Amino acid sequence: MSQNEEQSCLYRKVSYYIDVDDEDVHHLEKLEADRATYPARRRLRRPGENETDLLIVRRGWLYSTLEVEGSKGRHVQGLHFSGDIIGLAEITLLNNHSSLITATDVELCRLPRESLCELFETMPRLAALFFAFGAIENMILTERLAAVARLEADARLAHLLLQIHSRLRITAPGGGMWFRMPLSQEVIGDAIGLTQAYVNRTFKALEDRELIRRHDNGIELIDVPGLQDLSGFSDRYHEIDQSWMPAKKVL
Amino acid sequence: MSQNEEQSCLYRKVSYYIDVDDEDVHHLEKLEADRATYPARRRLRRPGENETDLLIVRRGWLYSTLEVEGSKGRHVQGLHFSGDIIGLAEITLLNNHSSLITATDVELCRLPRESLCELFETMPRLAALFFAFGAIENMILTERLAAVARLEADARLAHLLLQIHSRLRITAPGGGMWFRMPLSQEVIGDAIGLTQAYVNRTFKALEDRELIRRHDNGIELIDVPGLQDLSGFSDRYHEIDQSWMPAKKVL
DNA sequence: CGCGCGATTGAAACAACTCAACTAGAGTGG
DNA sequence: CCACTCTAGTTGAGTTGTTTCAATCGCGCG
Repeated sequence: MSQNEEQSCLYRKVSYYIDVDDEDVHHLEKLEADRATYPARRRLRRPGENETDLLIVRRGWLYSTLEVEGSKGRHVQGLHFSGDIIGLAEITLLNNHSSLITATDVELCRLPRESLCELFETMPRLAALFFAFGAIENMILTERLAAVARLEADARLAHLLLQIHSRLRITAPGGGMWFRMPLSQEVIGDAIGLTQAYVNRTFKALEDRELIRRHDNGIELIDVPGLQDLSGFSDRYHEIDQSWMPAKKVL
Repeated sequence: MSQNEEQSCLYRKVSYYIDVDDEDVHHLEKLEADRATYPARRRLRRPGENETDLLIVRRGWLYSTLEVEGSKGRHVQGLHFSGDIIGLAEITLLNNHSSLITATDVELCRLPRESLCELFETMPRLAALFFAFGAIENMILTERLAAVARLEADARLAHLLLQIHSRLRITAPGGGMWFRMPLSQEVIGDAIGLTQAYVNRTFKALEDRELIRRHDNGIELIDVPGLQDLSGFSDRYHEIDQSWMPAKKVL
């Protein structure tokens, strides 16, 4: 534990998963040194830019989009909350190919690529954890892909809501069944492959069935078992196997 | 270079991306030590099992599936070819939750989790490369998600075919426009979110438009620009940025 | 030869889309 | 404090892409 607990959301996330000692805490704080805030509804990155440093979300929501040529519109490929690391998937690219957009006011920490190099060379345990974060992102994508490919609209939306709720609880544990939802129906549709109009109808259908309720710019999950039953969602981000990770240094 | 080049497909893949020296080659060969072959159409892993070691594909095709509850059927979440590393995404799980099925006869190398630990502790450069492989897998998923969420059947299928062709060329460079396709239409449908019957119609439609041709149990890409135009696919797996990776040791 | 699996094709049903009009609410300026 | 604007959400009617279900075909294999 450290008195800086509430200052570092990466710490909150890391400590959610593994035991951290004071030395780790020290490293984590260094990684979150370069901070900045941005207002809502700003495009922070565009395709083709050379901005490929990692970003750690301290506060707020962002989403990244991919323009889909050969058809109308775009696709929302990822949602990013407090504690998330943005850019792991694009680390192999010279230029990023997606856009990054703030949904709310956000606070971000820039993590230069060189820091990642340092991580691998001198902190294998934390490097392995970053590797694990990449793997978790992968699982999230895999689940969304299965949901979009195989579920109907109501189940897809239910899946998304459960996934968001589950992910939010990692850095804000103990919260209730309500969460703020700063994404427009259009953005939600772009994330799960529906049109805005149909997202609306589907929200209404879930409300009519008393599975969720919408109020105060957010979503309240009323019947979680019902939503799970509908969507087949089960929570897999809440525990990770550390057996393969380099051990903590023995004193 | 090494005289073992043709013996190690992980080497082929790694050397496709980064410069490897003799020491690296030595390590890679050790990783591929534990080999085994399996016949086609075998389920090698099931959900809930404790088989979570990494597998490196030396030869053949496999695919992994996720049972989608709350609805009919399953989803094919990934295709695995020669040179691929299976299991990176599930490294954080105590039990795997997907099935792994051979599409053809395959030859695999088992890579125990402990080796991964060793990789992080003593070979940061290779560890970073494994990290990069995870990131590439992530990009592949992201693209498939965008395709499934936003494209129509013909474009989705075109996207899948281009993606497969592009990935196959990494370990089998210089090949032509034809490749063997050992997946049934049902499996293809499960991968891109279509029914078997509609996959068939869509294949026919692509053939009628002279974009592809089907023969000899495989696919020939006739009009690649046309397919790219239709699907918006562009190849992003063929170059990786190494600037953030630990440097080779200086002699 | 006959079995069985996968591919092909047809017809009817339906989920989701398109397009368009309308409403609600939040913010702005006079 | 009201009128104006703008964005996001709501709703309806008609259309279409995809599914469903079923029947048929083709082919490799025992």
